[in-house]
Amino acid sequence: MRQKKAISDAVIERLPLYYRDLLLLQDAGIDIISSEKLGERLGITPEQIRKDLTCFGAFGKKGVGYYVSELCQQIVEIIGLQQHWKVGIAGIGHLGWALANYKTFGRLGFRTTGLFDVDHRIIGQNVGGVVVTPIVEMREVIQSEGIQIGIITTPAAVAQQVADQMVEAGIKGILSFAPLRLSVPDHIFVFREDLSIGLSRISYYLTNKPQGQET
Amino acid sequence: MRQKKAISDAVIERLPLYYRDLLLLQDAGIDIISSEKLGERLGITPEQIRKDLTCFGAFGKKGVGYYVSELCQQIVEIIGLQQHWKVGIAGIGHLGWALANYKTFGRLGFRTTGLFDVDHRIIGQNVGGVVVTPIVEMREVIQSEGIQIGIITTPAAVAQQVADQMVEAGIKGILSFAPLRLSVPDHIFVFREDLSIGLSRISYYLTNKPQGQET
DNA sequence: TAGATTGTTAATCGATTAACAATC
DNA sequence: TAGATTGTTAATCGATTAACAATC
Repeated sequence: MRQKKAISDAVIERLPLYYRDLLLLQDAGIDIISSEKLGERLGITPEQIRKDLTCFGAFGKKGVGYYVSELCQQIVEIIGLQQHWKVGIAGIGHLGWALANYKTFGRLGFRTTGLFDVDHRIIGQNVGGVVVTPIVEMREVIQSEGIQIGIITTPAAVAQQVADQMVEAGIKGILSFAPLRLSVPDHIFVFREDLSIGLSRISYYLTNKPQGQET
Repeated sequence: MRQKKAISDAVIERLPLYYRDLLLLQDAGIDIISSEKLGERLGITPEQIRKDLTCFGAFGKKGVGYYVSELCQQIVEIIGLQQHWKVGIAGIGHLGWALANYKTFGRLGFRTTGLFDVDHRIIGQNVGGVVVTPIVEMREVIQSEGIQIGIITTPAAVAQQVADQMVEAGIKGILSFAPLRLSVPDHIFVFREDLSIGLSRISYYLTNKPQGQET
């Protein structure tokens, strides 16, 4: 799976879509799928799918299609999901709570093993099988649990501080829902998930385009 | 503000980022900002910012920069936020609850005026100032309130059904958090917000790149 | 074999970056 | 005026689409 050129972000974002749909196909007992059919299901052109996959190797059979379970396994390895990343969530408001119970995370192999908050009404509660820990003990839990990925759902005002603490505790990647740019050392991956962009896009298209459709 | 060519989605996604930062600048009492400085704050190149803005007009002053409040107002009109869209949320689990209380939505001018669920333990509760209505009354509320945008945070299994009902009630745009492709008539805008893609990307980069950084 | 579908190469399209003239 | 910064045009870069030979 050694690729020469850097893979574009657009490709990386489509891989989980392929993977999730392949899981559904597997559940439905379908063994083989063509790029044509898969594309129909996902609203992606078959050419795009084939191009994406060949970034990593040749997983299909000409004249046949792709073996679902085999392709699944390949994508798991490409994304790196076989190792069941451990995840910690800081800020157990409703959003953090929702994420702690988000089934799709589990299905992708992510294990939430640390929940952190400052609110004493929340600390000690069992959320999706994990007890909420005071955020002052976050470092300790991250290290003892071996948590590698942190999710930040705290208020924006404290997000940077929480990120600093995560980095100090040895977290390697951060997914932040705080609407601001976090500064972290170069070797840490930070992705921001911005819940308000979707609504803004809808506003734009409703305002400016006579009509249209997108997925 | 009539533009000749279709504006790319990439531009549309950056506009809300500009807007939010301009609001912060305004709060801080800063009157003028250059593309250089704004770019620094957002991690976007100044050329990119200027290029994006000139899709819609010439809002800056050469040799000076952009007047913050003026540019704010222009972007509001470009995105179409001046009209204070009314939003309804179907599925008041923790995610729906979180969105109903999400401050940034309000700051962007979105007004949540309808909350819908099937669970009798949730129906009747006051969430962020709005009382949760039985989803069977959704159509009625959407029409009486004049709700134009729907957010779907229900389980995936019922998302399509909810979308159908929203469309039937006259909703124009839908933001869906359900991890599946919704089918709707051509004149309805649907955007999917996929919470698990961020984690998958982090997994990919942690697995495949020696080190790196992204915002 | 004949039909189907991949993987790959080439062509197109679009977005970002660079450069600079215009002008405040 | 001199310095700064925009808006615009040109150059580059990258991603998607199209076409088709390879082959199951």
